[in-house]
Amino acid sequence: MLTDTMSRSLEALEPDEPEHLKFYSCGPTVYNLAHIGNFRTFITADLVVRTAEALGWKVSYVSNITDVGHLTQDDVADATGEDKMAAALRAAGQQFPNIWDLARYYADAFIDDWKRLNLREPMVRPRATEHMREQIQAINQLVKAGHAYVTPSGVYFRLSSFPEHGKLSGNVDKEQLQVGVRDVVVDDNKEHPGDFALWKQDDKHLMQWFSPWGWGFPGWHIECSAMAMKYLGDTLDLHAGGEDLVFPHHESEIAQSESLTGKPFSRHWIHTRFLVVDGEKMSKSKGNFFTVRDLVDERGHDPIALRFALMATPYNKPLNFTMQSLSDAGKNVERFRECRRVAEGAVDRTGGVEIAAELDRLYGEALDAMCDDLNTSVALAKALEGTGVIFREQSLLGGDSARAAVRYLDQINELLGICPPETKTEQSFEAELQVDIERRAELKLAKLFAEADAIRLKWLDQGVELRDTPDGTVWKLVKP
RNA sequence: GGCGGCGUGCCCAAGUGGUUAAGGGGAAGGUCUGCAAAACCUUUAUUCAGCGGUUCGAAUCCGCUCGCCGCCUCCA
Repeated sequence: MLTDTMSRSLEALEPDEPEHLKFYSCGPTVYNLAHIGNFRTFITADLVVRTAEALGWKVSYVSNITDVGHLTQDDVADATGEDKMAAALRAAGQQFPNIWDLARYYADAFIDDWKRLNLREPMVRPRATEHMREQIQAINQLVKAGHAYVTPSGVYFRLSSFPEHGKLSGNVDKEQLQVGVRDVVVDDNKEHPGDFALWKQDDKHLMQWFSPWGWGFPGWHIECSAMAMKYLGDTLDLHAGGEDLVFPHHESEIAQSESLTGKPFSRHWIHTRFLVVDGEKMSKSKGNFFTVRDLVDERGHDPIALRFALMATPYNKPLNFTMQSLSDAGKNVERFRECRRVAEGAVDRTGGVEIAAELDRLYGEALDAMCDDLNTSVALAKALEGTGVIFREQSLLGGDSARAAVRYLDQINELLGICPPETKTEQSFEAELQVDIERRAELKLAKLFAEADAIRLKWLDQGVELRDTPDGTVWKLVKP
């Protein structure tokens, strides 16, 4: 069950082919580092995939990268029409020799952040620049069918040829749109001010391709239509994106694709609500604008904690991100880690209490919550309840229950991506640390506690916390 | 002007007609420990922005008021 943007109600997600989800999620434009709001949307897509997989479905997951700069004013090619990628290149002129390098750099950074947030890899991650032929063909067909017209400044989609335009956003009253707050610059070549560009000609544009309409570049909307249909067919089961894409982007994709095929473009639509920071929209001028790098590399937060914080509120409600919510999430993620240590430490024991049934029940409830319109709040609560069960019985866990606990954590991680197994990387200081741990144990036996505490403090200063447990002293890395 | 959302404890937040209003964080007390840390136990909303209405029964439905927020042709 998902909230469908088209009908504005909760609908069962029914793939055309049973148990095979064809899913397209709109990716970022790579003129800059993606921020945490972008990633909230991509996490939503990730959770759709994970939930479908948990139900045993096959998922054909496509998420694009927009690496073509588009005009700031989509429908006009005048002096103000410098696109964002060109502007970014100008701002970072020394860093990148040309716009292609800039796009490649930010696309790589994006994929890097994507992995750190434990997001599933799509089946294909198509790039707009690598699908020029498909886009030109689509435009050509639209022109031939009379849905688009050629002008000296480019090719426009003829809105009047697609009366259903506006069915997704509810922006059906074209007159009301005209009194919108933002100035819409009118190109005299357009038949109707709402017609949108499929192909633009502009000598100043830094990326140019040859087409039947001369040198130019594609409009913003056509890439998604062309790439989605190439990889997933004429009708998708689900199309996702941020709430700002409802209009005009997805509205235009529908117009293009359905004019082309005469078939519904997507059976379902979901849109992730915006993230706000401290109750306000993120913006660079307010100083509340965060990228993954800002929080993880500079402030030392755990990327998994960031993921947790970004999914704490269901996708269909605005998420209020705060530093407090991030550190709350960090505590929870740490709890999962600790829980895994406890469970893994008990797998060799014999006997013990039975908790597998209760964990199975909780996992089932978490999955149910995800099936109920991706209710991540409830799913996370159920996941956390499971750690309570494991911790409560930790001293009585037998091997069977411990293995059930590990399996539970693995299942929760598959579904929610919040408790990945620790990747044990050998630390350079481990030999030295081991010596100190043994020395400290001797000191403790001799009741020389001041010296023992000094060792613990010494390591804490270096970001290593020592903890005494019934099974001996363990250590973990902490924020310095 | 058009379209849409939200207001639940100190903070985040679930719950959309019916047993005790999930869960997390924080705070307080306790257990364990040489001390820490972690974990565990207990406590922390007779009340859901306000006012009226419908109902045997409302945080949940309806109306009004107040407050906050998003989109409306660059934006996840």
